[in-house]
Amino acid sequence: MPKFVDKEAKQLDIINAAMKVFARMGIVKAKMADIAEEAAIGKGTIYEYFRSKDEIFNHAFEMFFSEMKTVLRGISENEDDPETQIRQIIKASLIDFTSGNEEFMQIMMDFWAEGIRNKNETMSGMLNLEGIYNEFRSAIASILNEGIRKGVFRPVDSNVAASTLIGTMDGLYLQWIVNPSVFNFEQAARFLSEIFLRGIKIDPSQQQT
Amino acid sequence: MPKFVDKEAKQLDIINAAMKVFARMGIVKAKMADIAEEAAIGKGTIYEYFRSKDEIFNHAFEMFFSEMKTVLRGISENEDDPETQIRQIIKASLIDFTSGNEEFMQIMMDFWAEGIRNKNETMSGMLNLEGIYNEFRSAIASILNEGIRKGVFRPVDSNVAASTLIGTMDGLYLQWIVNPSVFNFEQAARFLSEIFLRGIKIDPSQQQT
DNA sequence: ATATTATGACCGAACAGTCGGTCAATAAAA
DNA sequence: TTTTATTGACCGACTGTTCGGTCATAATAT
Repeated sequence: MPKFVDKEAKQLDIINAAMKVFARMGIVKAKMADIAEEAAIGKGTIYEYFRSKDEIFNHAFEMFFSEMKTVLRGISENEDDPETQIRQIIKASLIDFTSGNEEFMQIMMDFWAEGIRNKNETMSGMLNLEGIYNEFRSAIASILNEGIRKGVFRPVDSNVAASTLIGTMDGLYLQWIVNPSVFNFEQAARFLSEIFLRGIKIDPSQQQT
Repeated sequence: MPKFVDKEAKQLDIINAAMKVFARMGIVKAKMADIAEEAAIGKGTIYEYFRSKDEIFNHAFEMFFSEMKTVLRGISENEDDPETQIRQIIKASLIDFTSGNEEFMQIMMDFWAEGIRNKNETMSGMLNLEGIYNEFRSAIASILNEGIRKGVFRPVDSNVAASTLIGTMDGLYLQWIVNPSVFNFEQAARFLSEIFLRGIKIDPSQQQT
C-alpha cells in the first residue's frame, strides 16, 4: 500500500460499491457492512472516507444525476433544430443512458422516494430533486419555445409540455423496471418521440412556409 | 367497549392510520409505535389484527390499487367510443382519483419502490405490481385495438402505446409529487389527452369515410 | 335489580435482533 | 521507529414482536 492513498479514487470505489448494494436491496435496507463487503474493505475504513451513510447517499445521488445533466447540456449546445433536439433528448435519456446501466435503474426509484421524502428536511442542503427537475424542465421548455418561435411547434404551454415529456420519460423507466420482460424500451422511446412530436408539431396541411 | 368489536372495521382503521404514517415518513421508516399512536391504540393491539408490519403493508397496497381497478373497469364497460374512453381513463386516473387524496399520493412512490424491490421475493404471493400493470395495460390496449379496428386510430402497436400512456400518467404523478408548486395537474392531464390522441388518431386530412 | 363470573379487547414493558458508528489494536509504509 | 491506513469486535440506540396482566362489558346466577 502506498503511504498516500488516492482519496478521491477510493471514494469513488466506495460509492460504486454502495450503488450496487443500493440497487440490490434498497437504500434504507442497505447496511454499511454490505457496502464494505462489496468494496472489499473493512467497515471502519468507510468512515475514513465518509462521515455517514447519508453522506454516501448524497454523493451517489449527485453523481447519478450529474452525468445526465451533462448529456442534456451537450445536446442543447451542439444542435440547433428543435425537433432534432427533442429526439436526441429522448434518445439520450431513454436509450443511451440506460443501456449498460440496467442494474442501476432500480436505484432511481429509491432516489426518487428518498428525495421526495426528504424534500422538506434540512439534509445539509444536498439532495435537491426539485432543483434538478426545474433545470430539466426549463432546458426542455426553452427548446420548445424556440420551436414555437420558429413556427415548427404549435403554441403550446411550453412548461406544461416539458413537464409532460419529463414525466413520460420517468414513467417509462417505471414501466421498464416493473415489467422488463414485456416492455421494449427502444420501441417505447421511438413511439414516444413520434407521438410527442406529432402532438406538438404544426399540422403539415396547415403549415405556412 | 363492546364485547365483540367489528374486526374488519378496526382493521380498516389501522390500515388508514398506517397509510397516513406511510405518507408522512415512508414505509420502511414507519414504526409500529407510530401507527399505533396514529390509530390511537396500543402497540400490542395492532398484533390482534395483523400478524406483522408486512401484512399491514400488503393490505394497504391491495386497498390502494383495487379502487383504481374498479374505476377503470367501469369506464371500459359503460362507454363505447374509444377516444372518449381514453379521455375518461386519463381524467379518472389523473384528476378524479387524485383530488382529495393528495397526501396519499406520496405513498404510491413507496408502493412502487417496495413493489419493485420485492418483485422477486416470495412475500406470500401478495404484492403483485407486475400483475396490476399487466391488467391496466391489456385494458388500455384493447381500447386502442378497438379504435384501430374502427379506423379512428392509426395502426400503432397497441401494447407499446398502452405502456407509454400508463408510463406517462405515472410520470405525471411523479412530477406533481416532486414539484407541486409549479405543476398544474389538471393542465397537464388535459395536455396529455390532447397530445396523445392527436398522436395516435388518424390524420383528418387522410381519413377515409 | 344486583352480584358474580367469563371473555376477549387492549396494553406497554420486556425481549431479541439489527445496524450505524467508534476505537483500540494491527499492519504496512516510510 | 514513527506515521499512516485498515480493521472488525464492540457498543448502544432503535424497533418489530411477544406476552402476562388489566379492564370493560356481556352473560349468568341470585
